[in-house]
Amino acid sequence: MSGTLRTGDELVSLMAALASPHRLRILAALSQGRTYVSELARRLQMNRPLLYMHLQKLEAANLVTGELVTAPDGSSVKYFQATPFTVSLDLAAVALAAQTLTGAEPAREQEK
Amino acid sequence: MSGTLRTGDELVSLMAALASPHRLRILAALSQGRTYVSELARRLQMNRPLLYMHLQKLEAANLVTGELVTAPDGSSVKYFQATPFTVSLDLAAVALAAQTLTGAEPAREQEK
DNA sequence: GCCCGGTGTCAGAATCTCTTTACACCCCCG
DNA sequence: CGGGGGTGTAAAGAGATTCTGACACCGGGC
Repeated sequence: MSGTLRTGDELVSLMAALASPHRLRILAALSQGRTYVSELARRLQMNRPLLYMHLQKLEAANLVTGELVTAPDGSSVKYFQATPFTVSLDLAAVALAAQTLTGAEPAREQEK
Repeated sequence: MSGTLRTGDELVSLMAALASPHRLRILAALSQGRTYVSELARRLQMNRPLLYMHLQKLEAANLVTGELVTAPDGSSVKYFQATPFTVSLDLAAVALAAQTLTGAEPAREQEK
């Protein structure tokens, strides 16, 4: 994931994904190396269902990737790791991205 | 506002402010020049109370600034303009910002 | 006086996000 | 067989945001 321009909707999703203390802390923990869910839950002191929810959002925003590793003995462990990324935003980029927002018409120019 | 590192909480606020289609569209509109509230409401086709709410959030995040201009005849008009800004984020920056989050202890290191 | 265009706020509904509790299933070990 | 450690999800509650409608006030022009 690079700092490339994304569509407005993706920008909103990405911002929403980063707009959470829990998710920031999750990213921080994963930036130190991959970990599996239960371990992470212990480190961050939150129960797994909650962690799952946040991990899903992070994964949806392509900020982390999950990999379910099934050991030869059949036991399975799900590892997560952070995806390196770079975001560069300024007013112009935001204005540009806003044009690609779905759901409503572009709100006409200054016609007057 | 520069791309300087901010505290974790500020980061969350900023991300939250940008995580909204409406607010993105407001910023886009204001990037073309200052406008007053009612005009903006017409352009973006949303009612004023709603617009007010979003403007307040944007102002709280220092993305826009409002100025109530009272004409000599007594009529008042509130102009808003976008604040130029730059955000540069990557995984390391996020991890670093997460350490300055208030509200819970840093979630101890990998002590094992 | 009445209408029109402003600013500003409040109460309530609708909606979404976050959070917890509880459950289902799997595997190995004592 | 009864834990202990995993992965998942469903359901329901709590909380926060978002959105709408109605109101109050001000000034100008017909």
